Amino acid sequence: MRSSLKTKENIELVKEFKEFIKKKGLKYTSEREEILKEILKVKDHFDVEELYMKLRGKGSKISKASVYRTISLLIEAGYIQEVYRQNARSYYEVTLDKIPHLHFICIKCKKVEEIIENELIKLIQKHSKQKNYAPLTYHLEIFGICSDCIKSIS
Amino acid sequence: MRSSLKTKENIELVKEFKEFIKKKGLKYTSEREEILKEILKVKDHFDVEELYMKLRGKGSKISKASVYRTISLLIEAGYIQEVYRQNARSYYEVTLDKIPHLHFICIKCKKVEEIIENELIKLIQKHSKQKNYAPLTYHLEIFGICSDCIKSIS
DNA sequence: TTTAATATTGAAAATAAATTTCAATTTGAA
DNA sequence: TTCAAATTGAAATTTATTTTCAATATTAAA
Ligand SMILES: [Mn+2]
Ligand SMILES: [Mn+2]
Ligand SMILES: [Zn+2]
Ligand SMILES: [Zn+2]
Repeated sequence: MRSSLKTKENIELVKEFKEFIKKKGLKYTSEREEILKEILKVKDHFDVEELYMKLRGKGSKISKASVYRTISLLIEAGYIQEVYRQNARSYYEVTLDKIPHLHFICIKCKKVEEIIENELIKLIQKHSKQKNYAPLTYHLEIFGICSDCIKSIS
Repeated sequence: MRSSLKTKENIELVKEFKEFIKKKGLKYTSEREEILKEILKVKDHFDVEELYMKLRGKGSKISKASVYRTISLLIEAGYIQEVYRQNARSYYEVTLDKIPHLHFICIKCKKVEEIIENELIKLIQKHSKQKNYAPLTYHLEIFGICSDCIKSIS
């Protein structure tokens, strides 16, 4: 898992991605760079369609196939993670320096809230160590009804 | 979340499912009963294909569409849950009286291990309460490399 | 038990996200 | 510059799941 990249400038992250690509014997293309830069602008969760439409809105000619292909590379490089699914669609999030992905998902309004809970994270890590797992990442999804939706029900 | 149904006989669970169906104004069919009975035999995780093939192996003529339809009802009734996905396919598990679904998933061999960790479960519940969530269920997935795969790498 | 309204079924078609194919283009080491 | 190899966009394909629909089964009422 990547860590402490919060303060890194995007320009440096782009350079690192180029190195990652080169190290794999692949070719560094303008499409790959453009997609990474666009992803680094996204604050929260995104899906392929959203990202693709943002690129198109800027006049980019990048294909959806390339978006899918670059997302795979960015996951491998540790820049993003698939964090949940909704309506048969994958959602991603930039994971640079962020603590792992704990989400509360409302089954009524489909809202997804981040959970920040260090105690939970420590316990997960402790458990993994005990069981001899080498954890790379982990997801916790709590499904339920959010406080807004509880109000509108009662 | 259902609880303490561990000791219930299958025959009683089947009766409860019939009541659930009736209460919804639906019709109780032999297909629905047959699918529930087959699911109650499964010890671990299963997917639709697996379940469908088991039924076919017994000479059943139930269609895959009905398997999908009944699974939706059983989720709604609280008998099963979708516990994870692999290769774009949903996996389910009987959830009667079981503690929530915490899984370690090996990214090399794709093995899925159950995690039994009461401390974790308590902490998740405590957090939900604090945040005013009404949790219905939750999933924790730790992705990493299992102890077997670590050996074969080094 | 018969009736009739309505839900359910199996089979086939549809859906849609993700992946693959392939010819044209781009990249980058020599 | 050269050129083998990787990448691209567009279209085709894949595949789990959902939907459609005519035939059939269920169930409550007559
Ligand atoms: Mn998140
Ligand atoms: Mn499980
Ligand atoms: Zn809500
Ligand atoms: Zn493994």
